[in-house]
Amino acid sequence: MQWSIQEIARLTGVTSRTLRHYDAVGLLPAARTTASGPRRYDRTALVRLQRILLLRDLGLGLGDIAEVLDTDQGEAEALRTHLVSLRAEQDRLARQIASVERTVAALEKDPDTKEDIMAKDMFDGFDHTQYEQEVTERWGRDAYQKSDAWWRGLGEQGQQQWKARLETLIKAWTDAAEAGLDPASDEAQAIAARHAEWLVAVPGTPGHEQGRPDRGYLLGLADMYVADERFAANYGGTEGATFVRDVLRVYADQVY
Amino acid sequence: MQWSIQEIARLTGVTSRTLRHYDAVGLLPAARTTASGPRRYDRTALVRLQRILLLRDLGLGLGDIAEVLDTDQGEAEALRTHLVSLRAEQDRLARQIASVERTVAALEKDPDTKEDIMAKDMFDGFDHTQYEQEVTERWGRDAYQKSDAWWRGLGEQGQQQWKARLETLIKAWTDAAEAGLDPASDEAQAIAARHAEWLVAVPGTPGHEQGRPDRGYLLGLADMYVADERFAANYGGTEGATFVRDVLRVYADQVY
DNA sequence: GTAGAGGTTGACGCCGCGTCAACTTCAACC
DNA sequence: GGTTGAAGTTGACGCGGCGTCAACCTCTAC
Repeated sequence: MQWSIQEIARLTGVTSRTLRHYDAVGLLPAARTTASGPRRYDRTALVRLQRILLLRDLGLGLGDIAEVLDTDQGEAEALRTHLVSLRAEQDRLARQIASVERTVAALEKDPDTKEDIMAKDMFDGFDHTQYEQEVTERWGRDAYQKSDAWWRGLGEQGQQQWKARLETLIKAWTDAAEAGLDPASDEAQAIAARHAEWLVAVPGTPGHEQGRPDRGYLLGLADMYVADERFAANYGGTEGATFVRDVLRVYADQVY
Repeated sequence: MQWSIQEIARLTGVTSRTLRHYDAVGLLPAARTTASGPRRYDRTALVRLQRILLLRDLGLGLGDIAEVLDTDQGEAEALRTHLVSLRAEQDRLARQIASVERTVAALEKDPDTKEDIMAKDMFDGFDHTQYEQEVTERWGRDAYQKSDAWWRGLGEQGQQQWKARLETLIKAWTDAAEAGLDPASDEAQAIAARHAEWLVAVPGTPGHEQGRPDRGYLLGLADMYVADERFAANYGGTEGATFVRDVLRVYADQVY
């Protein structure tokens, strides 16, 4: 008993193109009568195809399916391995959805609150300020999660205090810049130290566990203060931000 | 203030390749000094890049990002639309995971129970037996869900009864085949009618709502009884299954 | 002069096919 | 004999978002 490619297609619900593809990649070779004639499928092929489709519907890739079918490895084992990546993907999706929801909610509130400055400075910094590629791998996406959870946990009062601390810092920076302090001076370096402390207090900050900010993170953030005008605006424009950056660079050279 | 491609890469954590890609597709054009010289980026570009990366991390495609940035449409609106597809994907994943778990559990039990015959006949049939492409779209993946829920809802006793009904049917088929009945005879057609009833009683079966199986589904299943030896084994091998198929074909011609 | 760092364009690869395109073969009908 | 149509074939592009060579140019430092 043999069937043409169309008959197999109708029997199983896949397209003939798919069957040719499976033939081309060797997943389901067709038994041809001649070298380049029409493909013919027998019962063995049909059974194999049904196992293929079952595993495909479960989300396995064609390569994995071939491995399961050709080596005599346990099907259940492969599926359990597959489950792990499915669950990982599920977690990733859940986090992403939560993130999108937060963003939508934030967009619908007034976008010019003090809180927003903070968010720009801290949270966006986590996401996109990265000085070295190697560093990229160390502080993953969960940094945002941690810091966000911490922030909510602070409560109204704690958040107010935090904002006040930020404003004090900013005032110190702008005053120092206007006074024309030497970036290497003790006064300027003191502000840098306070700034580093302020940053590292947040869980999720690269270096939080070590008690001082990651060097690459700090330098990248310093550059970003100058480069991004939204950050720069917080520190008295480009000039002020440049001063902050220079001080932080000296600080980093001395401390690390 | 301008930056080279590497500087931007370090500042934002993306690779230079990515920046060239964004330039190539027009998402983030670089301001070049000459036609084919090194790319230079200014503050405007940096800010745009950061918005791009934010939206990218939220899962938007580059095309959607370009649309959001270039047309003056609301960002929140785009994100809400995006949320819909994210949630759909989440549901799909959840179903798939449940399906894999069921399969793993089934594989770890004894694979040669009566229940398995049923599963092969009914559930796999829903998944992969399709006679016409148009039919494919009508009975989606939820058929399995429905029938599975129904099966569990039957309880021990109900499942026993169901299996008994199946065995009675199978015996009728094999007896008729051995007796050499004419497929068009009343006796054979009566078995076909009982078979159709038996099938359609399951919620999720194509045609369940109409009270009789979908014609394409029935014909496809009949073909599968012959084509797939695991099915054929239930009906007394290829010969028996061929008889069943022929009877069902006549039945389909007469009833529909 | 040469090495090295950083830039350029161009092209392939991944995954699972959908979707033309261009062609052949075979049976059926006039 | 010619025509038409159904069903088959191979070959190639496209999608999404880049990673990863490859081959080449340019500038600076020793």
